[in-house]
Parts: sequence; C-alpha cells; structure tokens
Amino acid sequence: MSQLPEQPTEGPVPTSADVARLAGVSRATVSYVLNNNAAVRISDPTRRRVREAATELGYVPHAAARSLRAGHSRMVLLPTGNFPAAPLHHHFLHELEAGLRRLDYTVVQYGSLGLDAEDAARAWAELRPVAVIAPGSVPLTPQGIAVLRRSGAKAVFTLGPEPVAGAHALIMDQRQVGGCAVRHLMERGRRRIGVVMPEEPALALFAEPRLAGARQAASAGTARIEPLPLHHDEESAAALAARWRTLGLDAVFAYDDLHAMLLMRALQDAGIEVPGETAVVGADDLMLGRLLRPRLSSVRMELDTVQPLADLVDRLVRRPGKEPERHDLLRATAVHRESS
Amino acid sequence: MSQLPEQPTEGPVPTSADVARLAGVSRATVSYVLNNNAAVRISDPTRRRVREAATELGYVPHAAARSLRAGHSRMVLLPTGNFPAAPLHHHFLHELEAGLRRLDYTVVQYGSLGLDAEDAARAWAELRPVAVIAPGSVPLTPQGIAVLRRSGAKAVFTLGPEPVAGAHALIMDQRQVGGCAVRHLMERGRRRIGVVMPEEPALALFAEPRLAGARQAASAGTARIEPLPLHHDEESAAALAARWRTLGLDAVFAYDDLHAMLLMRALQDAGIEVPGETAVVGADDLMLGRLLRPRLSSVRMELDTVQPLADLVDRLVRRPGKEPERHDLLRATAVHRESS
DNA sequence: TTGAAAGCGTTACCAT
DNA sequence: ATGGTAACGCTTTCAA
Repeated sequence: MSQLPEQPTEGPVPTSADVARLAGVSRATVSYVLNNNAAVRISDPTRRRVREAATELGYVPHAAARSLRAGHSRMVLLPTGNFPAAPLHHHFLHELEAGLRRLDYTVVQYGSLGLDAEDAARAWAELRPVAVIAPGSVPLTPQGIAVLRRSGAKAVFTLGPEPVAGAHALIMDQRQVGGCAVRHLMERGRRRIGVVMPEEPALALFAEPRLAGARQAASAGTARIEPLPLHHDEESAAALAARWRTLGLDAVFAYDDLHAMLLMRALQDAGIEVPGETAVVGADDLMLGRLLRPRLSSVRMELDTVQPLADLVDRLVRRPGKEPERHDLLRATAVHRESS
Repeated sequence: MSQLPEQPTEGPVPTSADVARLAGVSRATVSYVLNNNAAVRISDPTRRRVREAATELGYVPHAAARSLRAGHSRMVLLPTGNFPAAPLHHHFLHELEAGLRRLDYTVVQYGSLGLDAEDAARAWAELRPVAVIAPGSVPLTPQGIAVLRRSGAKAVFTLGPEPVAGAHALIMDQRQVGGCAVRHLMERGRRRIGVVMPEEPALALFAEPRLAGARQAASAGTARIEPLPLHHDEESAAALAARWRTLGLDAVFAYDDLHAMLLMRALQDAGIEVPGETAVVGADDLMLGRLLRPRLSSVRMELDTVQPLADLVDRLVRRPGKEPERHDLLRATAVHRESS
C-alpha cells in the first residue's frame, strides 16, 4: 500500500523549460519539436527525447502565453444571452461550432447575462477574439462593435431577426414565418386572423417580427390582423378561449406549435371547432403537431447548411475591412395538415 | 461628407503603454488607476487623465496577458458535448453560470465534439481553467482528470448520472426517475411494466439508468420490467402499438413526456384504452402533458438551487486537494393525472 | 542541428 | 505619489 496513491503532484505546472531541462535541450528545441516546425530539422533521437519528456511531465502548452506571443488568437467568441429562445438555434449553433472547428478555430461560448451592451462588449474584447458572433438575444450596439474591432476582432456578426449597424448580419428573418402562416390561411379563405403574442419577454424578439410579417402579408390582400397576448399557461389560454367569439376571428397563427397546442386545447374545451370555426397554424413543425387531433398545420423553418457559413466567417476574418455583409439563413414553408 | 466615416482605425490594438504615453504617466500608474488598486494613492488629476486616455483610445486590457502575469485565471470551463440531452440541463447550466459569475468567475463553454477523452482534456488544459465542470455527455477519463489537475485546475467535476473516479461528482441520479415512475405504477396496482428505451444514442446516457432504477423498484415488489426500444417517430410507435397486446403489459414508463405523447397516441389509434388497459407515465412534467386527454401522469424532476452549488465550486477551488465530493442534485416526484 | 535572447501585455516589487 | 524593472510561458530570429 503506497502512501501516495496516484496523487497528481500538487506542485507547479510544468512548462516548456521543464521539458527542455528533462530532455537536455533548449526551450527552442522543445517548441520546434512539439509544433512540428518544418522550417528546422531536428534529429530523430532528440525528437524522441523531447516527446518522452513532455509525456512524462504531462506538459500541455499554455494557450494564453502562445497567443500573447503570436499577437493573435483563433478564438471565435459566441456570447450566450438570456435563454435559448428557439430550439432551432441550438442545433444551428452546435453545427456552426463544428464547422468552425474544422477550420481550426476555437469556439468559445461566453455567458453575458446581466451586463449592459457596453460592459459586455468590453468583457468580450478582453479575450481578444478574432471574431464575435452575437445572437440577437444579447445586446450589441455600434459602440460595442467599435470596441471589439479596436481590440482586434476581425469580424463581428449578429445572428438573429435583425441586423445591427456596423456588423455583418446573419439574418433569420422571422417576418417570413408570420408572412408564410398568414398567406397560407388567406389561401384557404380566412380573412380575420389572430396572431398570438407570447408575453414572455425572451420571446418578444421573435414575436414582434412574426407579427410584422403577418401584417405585411395581410395588407397585400384584404385580411385583418389581431394581436392576441398570451401567457404559456392554461389559465391564460382558457381566458382567451372564453372571449373568443367576441373577437370575430376565423383563424389564428399561434406563434409556434407549443402555443398552438395550448390554444387549440382551450378552444376545443370551449366548444369552438377547429378548423371549422377557427383555423389554427403553429410554427416549428414539431413532431407533436402530427400527434394532435386535428393534426396541426405548421410553418417549417429550415436553416441553410452551416459549412458555407463557417467558410464565410473564415473569409471575413482573413480579408476584413469590407462592407458589412448580410446573409439570409431562414427559409419558411407552410405545412398543411388538418387544423387549417 | 467626411471621407472616413467612423472607420474604426484598423491600426494596432492599443495597450496600456499607449494609454500611459497619452496620459503622460508610466504603465504602472495606468495599471494602478484602472484596477483601482487601493494599496497606492494616485492623485485625482492623474486618475482623470488616465481614465480619459483609456477611453479615448478604446483601451481594453488583455485577459491573456493578465492571467499570464497573475499565474492563474478565474476561468471555469464548461465543455459542451454532443447535444443538449435534457431540457432541464440548459436551465441548470445557465443558472450555474450566473451563480459563478456572481462569485467573479468567468464561465466559458467549450465545444469538444469529435475529440477523444485524452485530446479533449489536453485542449481544455491549454486554457488553464481553474475549474472544469464536465457534463456526462463529454468523455472524461481518470487520465484526463490527471492532465487537468497537473495543468493547474484546482477542481474537476462531472455533472451527470454517474460519477468518474478522481473527480468531484454532481450527480443527477436518473435511476430515481425510473424508480419513481415504477413505484407510482405499482402503487396503482400495475405489475407488468414496459420501459421505453429511446434508440437515439444521445439519450442512452439517461435511458440506461432510468431502466436500472425501474428494475430496482420492480424487484422490491413483484413486478416485471420489459424494455421497449423505440425511435421518436410515428412509424416506430405504430409498430410497437401493433404488437402491444402480445407483450401482455398493463403499464408503461415512456422515458419522458414527449415519448409518452407519441406512444399514447399510437396506443389510442390502435384501440388500446389508456389508462384502462394500459397506464402511461412520462417524465419532465411538461405543460403539454396537461393538454393531452387523458392528462398525462409524469415524473417531475427538480434540481437543487444552484447558488449553493456555485459556492461549493468556489470552496473546492480555494481549498483543493480534498477527497472527491459527491452531491446529489436531483429530486424526482410522481405527478398523478389521468393516464395512470 | 541546436542555443541564446528578445519580446508579446500585464502587474508587483522596489526605488525614487 | 509615481516610475523603472523584472517576470509570467511561449515562439522565433539570429548566431554558433
């Protein structure tokens, strides 16, 4: 029984100097070997000794020291805001991260809740990222963008429903969603269309543009749009259903499938027939919509594949200084089932 | 019309030396002023000059240089794995992040997909985090833990259904969920209980322990447990429902509410009455369970509040070297509605 | 083929 | 009260 069972040496962290000492070479040689520097030829025995010494000490290079010396990093900063508003976002962000890592960037998510736009931008700038991709749920002002650029960020992106002056924009135009839903309803003869507006603040960022898109589509025809505030709970839905007939609506775009399910249940419990008296359309095209009766019509959102996007980031990092670019990522299509 | 409209100076990034030059003081004074160093008194006019110079240049300190000099950082690394398995996790991670920021830690999420356990640990170690909290969906081996500790990490945690040797463990014991569901069903007289096993690999980490918990609870009584592989799509659910009566089951724990909804729909479409012929229990206690007919019984999972957890991380960072600690975070309770 | 040394931006110690 | 200087860990140029 050893007294020190695998105690991972609380001692100092090994540096390249320690590796050099143990291998009997200089720090420069260690660097050459471990970075596979092709510009200089090191004898094979030396290489082996260095490698063995590094392994024995458990040496891992210090990223901060390295990028300090190099004068730049390959970190892409992805600030995370309040809460993941849309489920679609997660998938997208994970894929984008993978795409960027394939290009040898280090993607780092950094939570920035409770900071105002300026403080947040300064906090990000301290990390000296080479690029920043800020979702719409985090604040980003033109001044914040300026701070980031001065701190060496080659490219700053916003990712969300709307662009911000001075940054490249990856647009997920939510107006398309509302427009798509309303056009679908109008094609099916509906003219008095409610639009559910979730009262959760985190969703406002999406709800407002969806309403705007709905209004735009309606004004192209002769339909009327009626915003309907709603909390995501049964009481709120029941209250809305109770005064439904006073609203004189023949259709509703329910913001998303979850709200549609909530509202559809309340309408049915109040004796309002779907789709006979009122058509219901959700969004997200979740599996659960197919399980409801009537099956829920929905708006399917598809995002472009992300590898081209990662390439875009890479290109703008390497040749910055261009005009802000704008890219639309979202395609919305109506999926007709039984509820409309 | 100016020719250079707000062009954010593509020049070099301003350093504290630039601020010192502009303010006509030394770099040390700049550091004292900007860090509000109380150990040294600087005249108010000097302070003002320094502050103004910093603002004018848009100076932001360089975090890497700072932590290099300090010899340590306050970064807590949160590797992100495959995919957010449980919705509960997100909320939890966001709260934990906020709690740690309150203690002045910088929380950084770092995607580590496609790396094996050793490479991932090395990549994390390069960042010299003071603590690492690894969700169960990312690989973490005892060797990886050793690498991290040798690189200066004061505390390494696993967060998930099971502990890993050598790291502190924040346990979310999924066996409780399965056990809770099965006990609930047994109390209501059911004895032949199916347990849905989602075939998505990302969910296996949760599904296996839930099954184990179910088995354990069943063996305490006289119930039989039958694992039921299921994909999250209608075809798979319909196929399972079609052979349902051959299984001879009187109840099913459907892994979670979404799978419960899927299966319940399929059972009803196949003419199997719920709960008369077969009881159904989900998990997560989602809103949608209350909207189904019959209303879905579920297992509610509650996590401990996170501030004590953030304090725990802080304590273990400050006084490391203790034995690995183990903390159970999850409490599961059955919620009886109509489907059981 | 290898080694010595400079320098990246910051802060803390020690003089002035 | 303020300024000079060394040091953190690493890479790279230059010299041997």
